[in-house]
Amino acid sequence: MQNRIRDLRTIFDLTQDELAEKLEVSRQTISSLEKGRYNPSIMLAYKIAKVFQCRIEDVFIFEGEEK
Amino acid sequence: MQNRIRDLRTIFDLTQDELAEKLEVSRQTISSLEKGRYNPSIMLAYKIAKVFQCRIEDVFIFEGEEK
DNA sequence: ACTTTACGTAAAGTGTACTTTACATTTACG
DNA sequence: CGTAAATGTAAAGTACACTTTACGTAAAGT
Repeated sequence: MQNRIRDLRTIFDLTQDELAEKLEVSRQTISSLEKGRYNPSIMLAYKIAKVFQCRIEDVFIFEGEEK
Repeated sequence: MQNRIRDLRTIFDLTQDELAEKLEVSRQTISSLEKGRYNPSIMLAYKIAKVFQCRIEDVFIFEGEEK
């Protein structure tokens, strides 16, 4: 699964720290998500989409629907 | 967080077992999701929305954005 | 050079999504 | 009734989302 977090964060001119604070998670969580270390919970995915004013499917790309 | 899984499952005329098989999860997982015991992972949420041919936000209702 | 800002990442711990096994309850049908 | 299909749920285990702490690196400012 891919995501556009880094791009969107740049567009919204936010640092990892600032985004983390808005989402009430740690900076490491943002870094890990951007690096694809793991997938967000559905609640976090929802909050992220909300910050970027779009839908979950606009932030996260399931395309190849890997495993 | 609420969800419309049970309703959608009824509309699509599927048993918990049949839906579980399509999603490649156990029947208990479906039961637990319907009963609100826990939230799905984002991958499972995506697969569920796909089966019901709609968006994640159409199946899962974050409204009160509890915790 | 020194410091600050932004980011990468590793280790150890906690909580929870999901599994398998198993048994109980409900519903409908012969 | 008896039985089968559909569902609820509990216990114990595994995997992973997320945390805190901590340290490293690279860029930019002063």
